[in-house]
Amino acid sequence: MVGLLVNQADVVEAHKATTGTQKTLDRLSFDGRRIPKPVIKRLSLYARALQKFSFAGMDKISSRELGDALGLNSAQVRKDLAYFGQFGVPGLGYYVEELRGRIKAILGTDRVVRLAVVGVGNLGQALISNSAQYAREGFCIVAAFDADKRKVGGERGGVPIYHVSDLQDKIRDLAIDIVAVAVPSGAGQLVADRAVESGVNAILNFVPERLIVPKHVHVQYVDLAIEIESLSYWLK
Amino acid sequence: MVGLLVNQADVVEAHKATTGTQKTLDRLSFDGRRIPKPVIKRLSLYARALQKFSFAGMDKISSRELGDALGLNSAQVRKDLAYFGQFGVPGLGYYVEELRGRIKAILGTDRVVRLAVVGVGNLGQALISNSAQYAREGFCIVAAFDADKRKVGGERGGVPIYHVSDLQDKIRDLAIDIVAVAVPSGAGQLVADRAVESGVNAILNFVPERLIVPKHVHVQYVDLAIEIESLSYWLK
DNA sequence: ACCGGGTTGTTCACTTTATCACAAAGGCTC
DNA sequence: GAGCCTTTGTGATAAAGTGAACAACCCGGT
Repeated sequence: MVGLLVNQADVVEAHKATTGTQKTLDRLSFDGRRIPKPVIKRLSLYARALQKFSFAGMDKISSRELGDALGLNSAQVRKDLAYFGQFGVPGLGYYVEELRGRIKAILGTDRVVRLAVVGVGNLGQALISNSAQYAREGFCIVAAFDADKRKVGGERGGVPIYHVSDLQDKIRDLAIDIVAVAVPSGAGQLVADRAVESGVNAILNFVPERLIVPKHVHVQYVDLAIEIESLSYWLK
Repeated sequence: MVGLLVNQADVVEAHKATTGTQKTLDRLSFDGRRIPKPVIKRLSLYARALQKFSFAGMDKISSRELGDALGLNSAQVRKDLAYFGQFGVPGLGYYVEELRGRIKAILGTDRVVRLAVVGVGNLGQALISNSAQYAREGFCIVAAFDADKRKVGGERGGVPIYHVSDLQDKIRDLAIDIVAVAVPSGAGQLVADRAVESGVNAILNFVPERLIVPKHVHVQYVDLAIEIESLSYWLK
């Protein structure tokens, strides 16, 4: 256990050595301003809400209406948007379609984001089969991987399943942007290492482990057990 | 759409009217102190890490070790624990098994937490089939519900599947603590309303909608599309 | 019994995030 | 085009959360 920790520290140190202190804010900044992470999450919510409003035929919307729909303060909506420019019209609000386009451009979902799912267990399958739904939001699952040879070769919901040993090649060939890790507990770090080596710098991790990755790689953790456990605190 | 919004506001107002301002902090406080939500989430992480350490044969552990294992500052670990009492021994650290027990008691996972899954789609099935894994952490999926009559009657991974029309009865009969909502988009609010009516006050929501619930009900949102979308921001 | 190393519990300072409040600004009506 | 109404963008303010520092404390060895 201690050995493992030392090992992880080594990895981090090694990375520091190769990349320098990395004071560059990569993409954490926009026009020189630093963007708080919560803002990015809300931006996604705005985009989705705007899609609904647009579908409902509204052509403009105020920060108050948008905030109310999401349970947020109107000032927060305005401030979040102000990080990226001035999109609104005083006295009128925001043009729904224009704002939606701007937000999608900021998030990078104006082009298709290419996703790979590693681990075709129940969770992996759930992700794959919801992909049609996600497609509307601008991303696409282009490949799945599993260690079980019996699953390899086929496809699920139009997504081909490869063996994990092909992960690195396919990441490059298929220009994968994001890797979703849904493998059994214990195998997460290995998959992450492979993905990072192949140039992936965004990982969605469903494995209940902390992943050690270079600083430029962003990891989103989704930990269902933790969500349930923390809910139970609020039961009488 | 506007009509919908007004409607939601009505529900909130109606609730306020029936419950008063509800200044009581319910279970947000512990011994009179208010507990920040992030603390609760970390508590779950501590519990899991301690389980591993215990399994590895360690009998005591310092805040630094625990923090390092989770990527957290040692002061934060101590402070989080201090909200609930004094569990440590200066110069020594914390006794692993004792601390784990205390945390589980605080979280309420020292007894079995009873869970229902509504919606036996891919995500619902993923939850159910992982239930053995969750069982170790102290909760148990005791029932599943679906609107599709063809799925009703059978069982998945030892969990019986009922028709959603039985939701309210079963919640009471089976003493459900938490309802996980994994139904198609659009049906989430209805399920939530039914659950709340039957006395459930903790909901795990996978549907990409904001749920309107009375103040005493706690909702955890898990929104996969948002996680992916916000990741895409950090791609070059 | 005393000393020293090591770790807790806690205070304080700092950083980050959210809310308030208002001047500046566009559109609509007359 | 003047006045009114509405809503934005933003500086000031408050709240929440995190990290550093240190006195108090406990254990084990001498």
